[in-house]
Amino acid sequence: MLAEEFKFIKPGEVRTRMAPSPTGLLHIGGARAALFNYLFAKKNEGSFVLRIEDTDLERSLPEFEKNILESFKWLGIEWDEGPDIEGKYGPYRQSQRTDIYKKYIEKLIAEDKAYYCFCSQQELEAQRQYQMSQGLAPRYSGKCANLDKETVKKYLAEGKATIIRFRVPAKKVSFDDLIRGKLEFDAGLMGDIIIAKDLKSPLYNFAAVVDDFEMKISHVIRGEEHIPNTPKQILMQEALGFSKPSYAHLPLILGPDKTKLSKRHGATSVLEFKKQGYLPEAIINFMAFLGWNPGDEREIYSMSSLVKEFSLEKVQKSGAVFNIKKLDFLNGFYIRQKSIEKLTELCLPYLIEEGLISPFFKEVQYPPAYGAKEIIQKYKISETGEEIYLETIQKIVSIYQERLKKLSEIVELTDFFFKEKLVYNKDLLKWKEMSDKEIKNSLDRLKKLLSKIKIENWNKENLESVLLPEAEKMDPAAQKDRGYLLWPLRVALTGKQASASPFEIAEILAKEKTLKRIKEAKKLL
RNA sequence: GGCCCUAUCGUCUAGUGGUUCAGGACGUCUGCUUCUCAGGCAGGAAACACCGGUUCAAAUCCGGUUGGGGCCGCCA
Repeated sequence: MLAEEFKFIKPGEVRTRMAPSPTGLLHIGGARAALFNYLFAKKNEGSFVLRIEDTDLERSLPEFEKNILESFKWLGIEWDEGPDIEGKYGPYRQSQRTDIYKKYIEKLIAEDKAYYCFCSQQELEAQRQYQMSQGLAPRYSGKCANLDKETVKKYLAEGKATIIRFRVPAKKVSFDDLIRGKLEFDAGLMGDIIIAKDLKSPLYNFAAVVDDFEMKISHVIRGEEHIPNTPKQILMQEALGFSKPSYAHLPLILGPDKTKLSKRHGATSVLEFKKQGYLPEAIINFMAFLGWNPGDEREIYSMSSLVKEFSLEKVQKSGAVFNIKKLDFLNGFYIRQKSIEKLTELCLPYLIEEGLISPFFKEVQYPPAYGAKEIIQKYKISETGEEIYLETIQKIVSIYQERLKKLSEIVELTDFFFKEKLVYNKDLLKWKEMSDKEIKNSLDRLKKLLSKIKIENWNKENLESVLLPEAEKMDPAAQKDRGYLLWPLRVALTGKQASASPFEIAEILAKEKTLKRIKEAKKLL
């Protein structure tokens, strides 16, 4: 049956939309809904529209819209029509479309399909409480449903507070959800719903119906939390004589406690993920697999391969728990795929932000070649004032590439390269049961061996060929355990119990600093 | 409480009546590589919620139970 639905989709006809409300930062749930809309539109060679639902003037803020747009751009979810890209269907902010809504509200009132309601909010709230306590479905009593025209006119003239309600017919409403199949509702249980505060202030359910029609949206793909809204919207479409879009309700993204993911779970905004060092590729890949999969065992997908393979038929019906561990894995995977140049470029801001290094602006070539992205070649190490070249930073990043799960981790992993003095406990230098004397002996041995290596031969390979055979001899138990020499070396150079290879580190640190750190280590004993 | 959605390893999932004592991924555990960590490689543990029914045959179809979730705003 689902396949039937797709037969009628001709390329170019599909139009999906994302309709965020700028009342908060864009979170993962909204981003996933946008992604699925985008994927479905692109898969079918259609258009993806971005509409800003700012009918709630009180809560809508320009900075939130900015955050939402920025988030989509960063993720690579591009819209064909939207707030800053004009299309055929008028402004894309609901606050700029009030004339359109007004026309339809007046039409509904003229046809007596909507009416003015003068009940106070307190009155309504009391009613709701009472109905809930009686185990009834809370719904409007219909008190103002049949007010005679004269009374309405009089109240309106008096300026009595009012809102506009849609007359919900008592009938069964059903629709075919592209993911869930046939869904049926009894509208008789709903009560007349409020569609606008006044002629110029429509509410969500109504504005969305009008816009989806006016903007020729063919498929409404949204979260499962909208299922109860759908029959209401269908009833309004019928009253307005609109054609109906197809609907697909996506499974919810859940927190670890299996309830809808929200701020309560510390749900981070999309841009917060960026700040923490997640890659957009990882987030996209991860979000796509929250409720969707290609049906086989492939799990690594780029945006373009998702576009090729996406289908609503493969979308899951039940909610999916947001598993950060899997995101971390994917992020590490994509970090390992990066070229070292690109990865360094991505890590640099974290090092700078932390104050470890700062760019040498005067060294920058200016103006940069046309079209070339300006990359600063020279940096200054904050603590020592030394110069460090991009090339060296790339080496540092390269030896930590496979250890990085998030870009931000570059700081804690490599800070020792940029520190004047390392702070660590002397016990850290101890391999197995080594005594202070033995550690000192190892350090002396290192000093002697390394001093003999000429600066021009100071590279990883040479260091290994000199140190490795010696390291095996240092094991008092003659088990060729290299740790007796190499562990104190690594700790002396890094001050950490986990790091990259000491040979690679020594190469980057260069002879002078390497020997200096060994000397510093000896002072601790 | 009412209406609605939903149910395979801890998590994301494959599976559309038989070739499945259920496959993959993350996580976890073991081993190898090794000075540590990471990575890589090899391997292990780990699931069809329950009860009925249909059928020669059910994770797969039907009914019920139970569990989980969503919605019940002059928010979206």
